[in-house]
Amino acid sequence: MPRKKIAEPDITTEEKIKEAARKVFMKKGYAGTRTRDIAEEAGLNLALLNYYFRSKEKLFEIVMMEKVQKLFGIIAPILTDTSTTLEKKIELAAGNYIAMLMENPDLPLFVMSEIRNNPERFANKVQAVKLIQESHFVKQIKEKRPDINPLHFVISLLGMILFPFIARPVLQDAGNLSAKAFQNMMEERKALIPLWIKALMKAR
Amino acid sequence: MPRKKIAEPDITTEEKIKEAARKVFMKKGYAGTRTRDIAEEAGLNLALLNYYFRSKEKLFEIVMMEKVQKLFGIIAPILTDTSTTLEKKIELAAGNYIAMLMENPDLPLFVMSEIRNNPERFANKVQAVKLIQESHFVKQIKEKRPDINPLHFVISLLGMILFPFIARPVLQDAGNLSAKAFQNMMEERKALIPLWIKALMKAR
DNA sequence: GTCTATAACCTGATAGAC
DNA sequence: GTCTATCAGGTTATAGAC
Repeated sequence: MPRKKIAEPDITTEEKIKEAARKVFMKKGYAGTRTRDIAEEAGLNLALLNYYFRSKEKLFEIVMMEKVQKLFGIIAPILTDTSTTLEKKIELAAGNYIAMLMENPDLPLFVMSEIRNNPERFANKVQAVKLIQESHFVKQIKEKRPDINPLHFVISLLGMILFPFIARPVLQDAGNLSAKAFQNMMEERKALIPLWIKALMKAR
Repeated sequence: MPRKKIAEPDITTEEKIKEAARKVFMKKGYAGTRTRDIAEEAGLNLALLNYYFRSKEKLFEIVMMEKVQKLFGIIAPILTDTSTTLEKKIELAAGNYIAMLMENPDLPLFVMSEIRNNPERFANKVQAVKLIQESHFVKQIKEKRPDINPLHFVISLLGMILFPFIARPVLQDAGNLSAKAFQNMMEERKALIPLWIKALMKAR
């Protein structure tokens, strides 16, 4: 009975290309990426990109959809869950989101930049505002603070979580903050952000 | 005695090109911009770009330095001023920064993206962390909260101010938040952010 | 200083051998 | 499926007329 060799990496050519594309697109953006860079990163020939994915554009769309899903997919279920308290949602958002972003620190800036560079492509596709407005999270905020537009709280929460990652190239590469110091700071923020968001929800 | 005609716009060709470059680079980023786009935007011939600026790269560097200066130049003097209180600094930062960014909403994402796409170019040039660490603002925070890394407060303040502008393409173009609603929100935040930052500085 | 024409190079995509 | 070789078109930069 034939079966795969044990210890075989078993990575298909298609997956090799996708993995290389993720890396290069994330680093240089769509416009700054040359298909040759992706082929080289994958250790394969340029012609194979078109064999498997038809065009640079198609390959990018696959990677981009993955990344958008990853960025919003982790926060959406937390905000829409009707069985958790407001406090629990804030703790989960900070904890889970920061943990994921420490593994994918370039994700937020990549997604924001690419949407900025080509908003037509995403018009009416990423319905972030609608998802937020209709979430259980916003309903709970309205009960607690009917005097303030709930978007302020959501944006402040997301800003406290995401902004350090967006500013990381400035802080770390162009500035002089060490990778270790950045990591420590983000670990601390997992506990700090819930404390702070709760504090500002009480502020008058 | 010869003098310039009154009502003459008096915009030099060099300035026309720079103005067009600002617009196109901001919209499409360095890699996504073609020098032809800039020439067309300026209503001039392509050859003039190289006559005045030698290369796309050189022209971009001039625009980029302007933008970096604009983004950090407004906040640096507020944070380093030794004659203002901590509270006053927070109010000035929120008020002045948001007012400037409402006139230049794409500025933060542009600068962050370009530094991300080419960090080598800015290595050890944008000393944001050092400037922050040695500022009077950080000194004042340390007195008030010696138990917390002051960077947490600075990043939270900057995040509350900058993040809405960075997320604007998602909220407005890809999402469904109207331009007017965004503007109103940012006006409200001028007062809300100082209130909130003060609240979280007291949180234990 | 400003233009047209073109050089020199780069990039995405494909043809065709293996 | 994978490779080499190459095409077709686009892009930056420059030469040279005016």
